Order: sequence, then structure tokens, then C-alpha cells
Amino acid sequence: MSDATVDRGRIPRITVKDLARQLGMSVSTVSRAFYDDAVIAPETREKVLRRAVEIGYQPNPLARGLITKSSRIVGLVVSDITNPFYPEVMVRLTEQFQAEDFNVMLVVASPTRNEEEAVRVLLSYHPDLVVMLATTLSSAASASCRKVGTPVVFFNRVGSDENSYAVTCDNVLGGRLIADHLIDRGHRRLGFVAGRPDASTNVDRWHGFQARCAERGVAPPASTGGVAFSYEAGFAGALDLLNREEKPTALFCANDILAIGAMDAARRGLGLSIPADLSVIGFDDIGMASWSSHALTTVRQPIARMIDRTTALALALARGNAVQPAVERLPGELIDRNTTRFIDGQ
Amino acid sequence: MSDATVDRGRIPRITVKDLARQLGMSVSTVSRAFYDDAVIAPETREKVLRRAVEIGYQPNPLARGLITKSSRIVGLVVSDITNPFYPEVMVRLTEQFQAEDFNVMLVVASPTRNEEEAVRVLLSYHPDLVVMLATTLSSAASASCRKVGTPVVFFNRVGSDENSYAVTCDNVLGGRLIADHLIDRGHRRLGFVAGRPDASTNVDRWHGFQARCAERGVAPPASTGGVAFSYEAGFAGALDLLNREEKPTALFCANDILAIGAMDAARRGLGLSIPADLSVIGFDDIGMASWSSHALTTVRQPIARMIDRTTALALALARGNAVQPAVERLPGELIDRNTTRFIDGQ
DNA sequence: CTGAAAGCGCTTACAG
DNA sequence: CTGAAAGCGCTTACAG
Repeated sequence: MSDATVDRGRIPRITVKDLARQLGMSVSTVSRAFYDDAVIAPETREKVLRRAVEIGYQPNPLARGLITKSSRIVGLVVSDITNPFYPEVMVRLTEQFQAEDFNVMLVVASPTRNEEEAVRVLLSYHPDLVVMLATTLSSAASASCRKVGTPVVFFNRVGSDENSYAVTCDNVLGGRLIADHLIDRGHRRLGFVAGRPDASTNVDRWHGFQARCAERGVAPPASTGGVAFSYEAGFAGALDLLNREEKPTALFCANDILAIGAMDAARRGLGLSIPADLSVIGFDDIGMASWSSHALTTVRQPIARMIDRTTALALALARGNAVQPAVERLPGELIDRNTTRFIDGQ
Repeated sequence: MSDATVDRGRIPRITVKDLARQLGMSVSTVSRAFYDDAVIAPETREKVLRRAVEIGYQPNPLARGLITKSSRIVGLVVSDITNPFYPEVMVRLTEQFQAEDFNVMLVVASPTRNEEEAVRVLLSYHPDLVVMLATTLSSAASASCRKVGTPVVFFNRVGSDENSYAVTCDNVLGGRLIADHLIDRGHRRLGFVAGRPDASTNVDRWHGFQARCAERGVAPPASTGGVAFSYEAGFAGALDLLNREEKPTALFCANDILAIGAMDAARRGLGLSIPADLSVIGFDDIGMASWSSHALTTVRQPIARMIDRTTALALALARGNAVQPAVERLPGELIDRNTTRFIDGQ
């Protein structure tokens, strides 16, 4: 019974040695049983595997990683999680990785522990891959990953450097879709409530929106905000825009949470009715957007496909397959609910 | 330059050996520099540490864990994440653990990978501790943790077995607070919209509510739901209760999301006005509850304190300190906003 | 105070 | 097909 140094009351774990001793085999043989492509007699493998489940042995992936240089850990770095869009993404990504026998190490970047620091400690665990699920552009973090050869893929955000992987919704296209939707309905005085200015989602949506307005000969939209993707920011942004000389008749908010805040400001703060007095449109199509109290017209991110693409890409990268750095932009879809309307005149 | 077996294009990591060679020291000495309580000359330590940051060396916690039997990993198992209450908890717990140099391995239990299976793979990483952040009662999972000697603490949920650790809001008390609030305002026909029946939060809130009603001589509340903690369930639950013979004048919903669904049902579905025609009260005080479109009266969970207690407990446990198994119930606070009112008559 | 050695739990050439 | 040996990147008694 090995040298069971009782570590702080912790029970000594079962190891290959235990299994080997019990079966009268060498540790090498036992070890091989856990690899499908190892040369080992089928009956031997079966014996090992059967006994393993009996005594509850599982190879220690940490020790294994020391040898194989593969930890089967994927690091997930997250920062702004206030958007309900992200928890779902986190969970679904994690599920997918788990299904492929990768485990997720969660790291949160915050004011106290910034992204660079967070990535530094993450890297000490030697993840096979890191995926970034955050809203700000940071090249430093991805640079330190690259320095140690760890591939990184950005989810719903494009890295600031050329050679990184990213999968996002086509935010520029989304912005254009929204411009068309509003302009087609007769709106000419448009407003934009921005989220964080350093988020690629924010800038791309704005660019698309703006560009399409210009193409269709509509006056440049008024814009405000740029503090956060939050209810409060949406509330404040709408108030700002709607108190200006030239009141917009329609607001594009950089995401759904902003839009919900904006609607509350319009309704409760200003006594407006939506969509009668004001059209509002969001982006993301979070669950809440479909609630009858909001019934928000928005652009739905193709979240299932985005997650599929991310895991596929991630897994390929983690396996060491060479794949061209690229950003994949998947088109979103405009979901027309009840917060925009046709206006006459103009 | 060591035996750089180019592993799938991955860059060979810097190790103690590299550092030792560069400094002309032994690996033992270098290793000691990273432990505050190790005997080592101060200047030596400083030299090592300085050089380490220069070349970007960090001890590999995985290799370290092999020796120390401490992975500095805390496993976080999560299942029903649809409640916006949880993402915040996840992030804040993770931040706290990070601050103490623990890292979080996220594991999600789902229909495809149930809790037991999830815990099994988690345990293979030998976490120093696991915290359960889920809504269903499962003793199997905690049993397998105990079998390998890994402490588990339940957050906002009490384990089904006696000797485990848990920190929760005092849900029974919360239910009582709500009963008092409603009864004090003259309500006598009360309704309860349940969440998942297997969640301890749900049963405790219901018990407290019921018991207090009985104590104050109010007729037993009608109850419905019991499918999920979701908007849809709240919507359906309210519809059910409000279509009964004896319509309740006030609804206690087992959490805020249910309450928001219930309010939408009452308002949009039934044309009722809140609180004029119906009082509604929730539980949690998620961010959304304070939005002006909801302004929901609710019981606020003492989330900051709950998290502090959890990390304190967790850290003590992870350090191997003996602490009595116990469930800690922290009192919540009733936040009186705009969804309940006094009724006359009776 | 420092170093050589053993060992943590694994895997993987290398012989047989 | 199997086993003995070396080694992954660390830490920690044990000498000196």
C-alpha cells in the first residue's frame, strides 16, 4: 500500500501502480490500455479497463500532460459578462469542449486582475488553447499566448492583430440590415446608442449602420453613449438623443440590453409609446428580447453556428492542425417583432 | 538548448532547469525561491525572481501539484444557468479564487453529461475543492467527491446529505418575510408560483411562506408551477392561478425571473394592472428587478456576503483546515419596490 | 544556505 | 505483445 503520506487528511489517489500491482502487469501495459492506438492485446486491455472502473481509477491528466505536452485544458477568458448573451455562450462552449474531452479553465479579467494578468496565470496551466470571450480589444493578451505557442480564438470579437482566429457574427452586415429596415419603413432621422467604444462588435455595427445610411442618402445618424453595454447606458443614451433638437424617430442600440434600457427611458422617462412614437431596434436576440414586455425587433446572432464553428476551429487548433488564421463572419438575421413601425410623411 | 522535441509546432516551455542553468544554480535552489517560507538567501531569491520575470518563467502548477498534492484548482460545477443570478455568482466566485491563486475549472452538467459524469471528469484533475452551483439535489456527486477526499461546498443549495458544507440565503426566512409583507398589506388570497420542485431554494421558500401563512391564520396559498425557474414557467403559472375560481390577489414567485414572467402574463395576457389589480413579489433581486419596467418587490439575496463566506470556507477547506460541516444560512432583505400594494376590505 | 537525489503519476522509445 | 528504463517539470527530505 504505497507510501501513503496522509496529505492534510486527503485520501491517497489510486494510481497506475496500484492497478498494475493488482493485475500483475507492468505500468507500461496498464498505461497502454487507455490509448486506442497503442499496441496491446485486446484481452489485456479489457482486463485493465474493467478493473479500472471497478476500483475507480482514472489516469491523472495532469501527470499525463507532463509527458504528452497536452493538458486537454482550454482556457476561457471572459470579462464583461453583464450581457446575458455570454453566460449562454460560456455554458454551451463548455459543454461542447467537455464532449470532446477537453476541460475548461475559466479565467475572468476584471479591474483588479486585468486581461494580461489573467492570461498570464492561465498560461501557467499550459492550456492547449485559449478562447477569448470578451468585449475589449487587447493584443497584449493574444501576444503572450502566441509567444508560448498557444493558439487563441476570439469569440464574437476580432483581435486587433492580423494573424489570429476569430468567429463572430457579421456585425457590419447586421448594422446594414438595420439601416435598411428602418429606412424602408420611412425613417430618416436615425439615432445610434453605442456600447463600449473599444468593442469590435460596437464599432462594426456602427460602421455598417452608418455606411448603409450614407449609401441610401440618409443623413448621418446621431450617436451617443459609448460607455457600456448596459441597461443604464441605454437608458441614459436614449434620454440624451431624445432631448436633442432634432429628435430621431428611430434608435438603433448596439445590443439588446441597451435597447431595453432605451425603451424604458422612452416609455417611463419620456412617456413615449413604442413603436408609435419611437422605433427601437437592438442586436443579439437574447432570450429576453422575445418576452412580451419587450418584444424587441433585433438582429439575431447565429449563436449555434458560431459555437459550432468555434469548437471546430478550436479543436483543430488544439490538435495541432495547421489552419489559416482568419476571421469567420457569420450572417445574422433580422427578427422583426413589435418595436419598429412604418412612419408616413417625410 | 534542451531536447526541444517540437511538439506539434508548440514552443518548448521554459522550465526550472533553464532558469537554473542560466543562473548557475541548482534546480532546488531555484525552486525554493518561489516559496516564501523556504530557507534561501534573500539575495539568491531576488536574483531568481528577477530573472524569472525577465525570461517569463512561471513554475508549472501541474508539475508542482504532482508533488504537493495540491492542484490549486477549484472545480465549479454548474447546471441551470438560465437564472441571471448565477453568471454573476460564477464570475465573482472566480475572481475571488483567482485572487487567492486558485484557478477555476468549469464543468457544466447537462442532459447529455449529467452531474455525476461531470464530477467524475472534474475529479480526474484532482481539484483541491469543488463548489456546486446548481439547483437540483444530488447526493451521488457529492458522494464521489467525498470518496476521494475532496471537500465540496454547495452554493445557494443544500446538499441532500448531512455532512456537507453549504452556504445559502435563508430561504425559509425569506418566504416568511414575504408572507408577512403580503399579509400586512391586507392580502388573504395568496398564490405561489413554484420553480423546480427538486431545488432546495424552491422548497425552502415555499415552506417558509406556507408556514408563516398558517401561523397568521391565512388560508393556505394556492400553488402552481414546479417546472422550471423560467420566464415561460412564470407566465404559465400566473395564467393558471389567475384563471382559477378563487383568484389570488397576490403572487409570490419562487424567483425574480418567474415573477417577471408572471407579471407579463398578468399584464399582457390578462390585461391586469400591477400592483393595482395584482401584487407580485419575487426572490433574488437580480439586476433586472430594479429596472423601471419591472420595479419588482423582492427579497434580495445577500450575495456579496454569501460569496465571501463561500470563499472563506472553501479556502479553509482547500488548505486542509478542519471545519465542521454545516449549512450557513444568511438572511435576505425584502426590497420594497412597486409591485405590491395595500388592499382594503377583507 | 545550497545541491544531489528521489520521487510525484504518468508515457514512450527501446529491447526482448 | 510486454516490461524495464528514462524522463516530463517540479518539490523536498537529507547531507553538507
